[in-house]
Amino acid sequence: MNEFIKPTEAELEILHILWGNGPSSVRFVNEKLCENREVGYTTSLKMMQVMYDKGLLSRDDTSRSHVYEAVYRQEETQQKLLNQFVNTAFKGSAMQLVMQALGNHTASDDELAEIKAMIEKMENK
Amino acid sequence: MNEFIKPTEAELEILHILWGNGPSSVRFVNEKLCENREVGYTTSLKMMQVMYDKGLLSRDDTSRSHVYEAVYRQEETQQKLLNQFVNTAFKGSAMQLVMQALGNHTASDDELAEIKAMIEKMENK
DNA sequence: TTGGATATACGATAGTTATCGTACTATATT
DNA sequence: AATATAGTACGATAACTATCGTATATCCAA
Repeated sequence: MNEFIKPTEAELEILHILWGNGPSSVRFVNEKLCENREVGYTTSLKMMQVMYDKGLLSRDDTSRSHVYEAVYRQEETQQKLLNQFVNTAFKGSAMQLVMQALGNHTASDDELAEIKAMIEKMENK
Repeated sequence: MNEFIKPTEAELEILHILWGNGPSSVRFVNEKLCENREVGYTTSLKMMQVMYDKGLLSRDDTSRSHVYEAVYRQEETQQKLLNQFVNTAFKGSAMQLVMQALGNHTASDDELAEIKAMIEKMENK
């Protein structure tokens, strides 16, 4: 198991942008970030450089404007974050988390059906 | 909505001890913490004092050994943490989180039944 | 070919967390 | 009363995060 470097909240924001849009320049990421809150260009740059140093991002620096990309897939990262969150906030009880999440968030019929199907598949095992 | 002060991971460990055991002295909490990893007494003390300052803990200081207690209930705190986690790690998609949690953690038959019942109740609304 | 726009590099900083050492204080025992 | 014991208070620190200013490099257009 290779060392999992937990991205900070601000880093996750950047990861989501890269997962959703594919490899991107700092300028692009910064503009996306600014849709929510004001972020200086060099702040975004520095953060992405730090993420690069941490191994969270890779980059193509052949052209003047470097193009960054997430190293780890979204599902993989979320899975690791989820495991850690379950352990710290819910003391390892994933099902307790599931129930709280179900109870306090709305779900579409499609989503409910999907979850139901998943449970039935689990019951047969 | 009153300001939610997010406990750090180490603070959550202390909260779990207090939730599980009721109001406790620093000495007791420190011993519980030490079951997992080595923690200096003054480290535990300082952390609990900081948590007191943040409003996460209350305390009874009538006797020499102060007795600390969690201010917010476990479910309440977990709910807020979950909301924040869903927003940052899963971009607000609670159901995506539910499915990942279901898919990657084991569940007992009882738990599955409970979740199923919950879903059916949601379908009827 | 020179200036302006735009890019990266990097140092500095303020805030936060986890940790500990040391000082101080209250109780209990002799 | 004197002293050992066990507690709290608090300052200092190292690591890390988010942020920005400034220096420097590169491209392009007039």
